Amino acid sequence: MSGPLSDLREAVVAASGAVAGSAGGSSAPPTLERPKKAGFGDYATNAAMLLAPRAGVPPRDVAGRLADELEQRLGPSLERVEIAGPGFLNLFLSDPWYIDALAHVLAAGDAFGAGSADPAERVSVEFVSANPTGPMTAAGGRHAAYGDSLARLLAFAGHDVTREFYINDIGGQVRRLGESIQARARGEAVPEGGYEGDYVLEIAERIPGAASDDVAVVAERGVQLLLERIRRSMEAIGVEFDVWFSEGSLHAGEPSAVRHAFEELASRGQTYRSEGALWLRTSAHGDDKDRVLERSSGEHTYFASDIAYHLNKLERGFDRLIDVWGADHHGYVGRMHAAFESLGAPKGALELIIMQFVNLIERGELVSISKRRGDFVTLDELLDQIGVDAARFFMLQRSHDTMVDLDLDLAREQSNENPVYYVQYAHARIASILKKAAATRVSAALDVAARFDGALEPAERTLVKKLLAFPDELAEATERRAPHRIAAYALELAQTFTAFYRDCQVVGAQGDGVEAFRLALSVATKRTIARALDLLGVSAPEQM
RNA sequence: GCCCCAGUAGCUCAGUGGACAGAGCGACCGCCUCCUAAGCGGUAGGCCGCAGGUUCGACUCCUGCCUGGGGCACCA
Repeated sequence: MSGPLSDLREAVVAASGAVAGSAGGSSAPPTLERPKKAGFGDYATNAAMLLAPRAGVPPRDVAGRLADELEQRLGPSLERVEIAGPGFLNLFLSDPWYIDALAHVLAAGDAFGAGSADPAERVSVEFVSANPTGPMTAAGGRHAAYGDSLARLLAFAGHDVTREFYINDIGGQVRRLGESIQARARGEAVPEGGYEGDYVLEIAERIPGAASDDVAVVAERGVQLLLERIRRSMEAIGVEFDVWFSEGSLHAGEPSAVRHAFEELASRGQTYRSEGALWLRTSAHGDDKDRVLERSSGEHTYFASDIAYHLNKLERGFDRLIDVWGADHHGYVGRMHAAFESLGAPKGALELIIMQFVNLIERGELVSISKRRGDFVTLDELLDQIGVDAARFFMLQRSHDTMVDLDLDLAREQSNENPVYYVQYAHARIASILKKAAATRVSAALDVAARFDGALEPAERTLVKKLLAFPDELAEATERRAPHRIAAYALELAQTFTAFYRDCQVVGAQGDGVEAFRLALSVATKRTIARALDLLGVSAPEQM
């Protein structure tokens, strides 16, 4: 990838190489970062400090030689370079460099920041996968927002992404759901360990014969109805799954997918029988102990289904499987990785991402969430109260491995102060500026901005730098599966634009080419904000 | 007992080896003849849980401990 920043980085690396020369040996690549303090240059590098120990020379001496090299290599792009502190090189770039950098951003168009995937892979992202024994909870919304945003990031990077929802539509919990529905239909108390939420009664009323039919049939109908509801909730939060995968389907057909998986594992010598059950040697792959696949009763465990499911995904040709799981599944990670290896799959191709909990807060108190007791806030309620954009941004602001507290009253109260509106407002404000300038002037500006030869304001340089940071920010957010970094970036970009808006009149700006340059800068910012919001699944309104 | 996550400003959280640790909210003071005040400027507010270690340099890496949350099934 080429661009103003990678050119800079290359120059630093090349200069390092030249100075290192006979000293030989390579160390960690030098950093190129945007210093926090304005006085420390536009970009700073620690190259001299990395080189110093090898050369056996004080860092500041090395820095001096590096500075000379950089001045030669960068020519007029470099205004000046300073040696500071323990041996940092602070680079001050010239206005032509900034003008050229903006032209680069504009030329990249909608693809600005895209395509960091190397290599591009076929990736399956499985997330939410909520049990169809109740409505989507607000906590499920966090999984939805996270998984979907991660999928968007991966796709934008160039991967071929499939979003999957795994439906646990068989097993004890489904039977309990059926029993609970039937009990409600008969006007009886829900059995011990059953589902007590009001939705069970609603479901019961929608199933003709719920009171008398076979409980398995009632359960199946119940799952169907709840699944429809879950689909609608997913649509409401803007998540579209490519595949809804039924656990039950893994047990159908001859041989079933589960049987096929068992055979695959057996042929690899990974299973054995003991105490009447079929076991998998997960302890041979780092798990604490071996695990049961087929119970002594002849029934398959959930684990057996899951192995068959992952084998199925491998056989569909995915290079990488990403599962987003709740924190309560953490104990399951070791055995899943072990099973994956037992199938002969490459170790690193399975990523299990653990999402920390969403705590429900009521009147300042932590409420224990229980789907069984019907004690939860639904995703639909949350969306009704604060809307999709605020909900998604709220959920995506935090890293997936920190807990989130959700106080619905507070969320409603504070939704007006949700930072998402600040970002959207910046976008709408730019739209308003561009509208005022009229389309013809804007498109003309895009043509001539690269030839601007005036002096730039500090706010303009800061904004260009912020835009240039987007590709790296994106690549890091994608690689680290951390969409919350994009939320933070979007907010910072909006702030940076707002500072520019305050300091620099755009429409009607005085000076030759100044208005055109600022219009072009506004266009680039608007696109980048829209892109960042899109990757979060948040809308970018033209007006507010 | 073992495993995972967290502990940073009053609150909610960013910050995976660099210079003086940041944002939002909350508090206080000020700002609309001017491209959107859902905005802007300023002020106050920090033993980065504790103790060691590694490093030229540690909120960041390592070890131990403390606190909170979660997990350790022939449940799903």
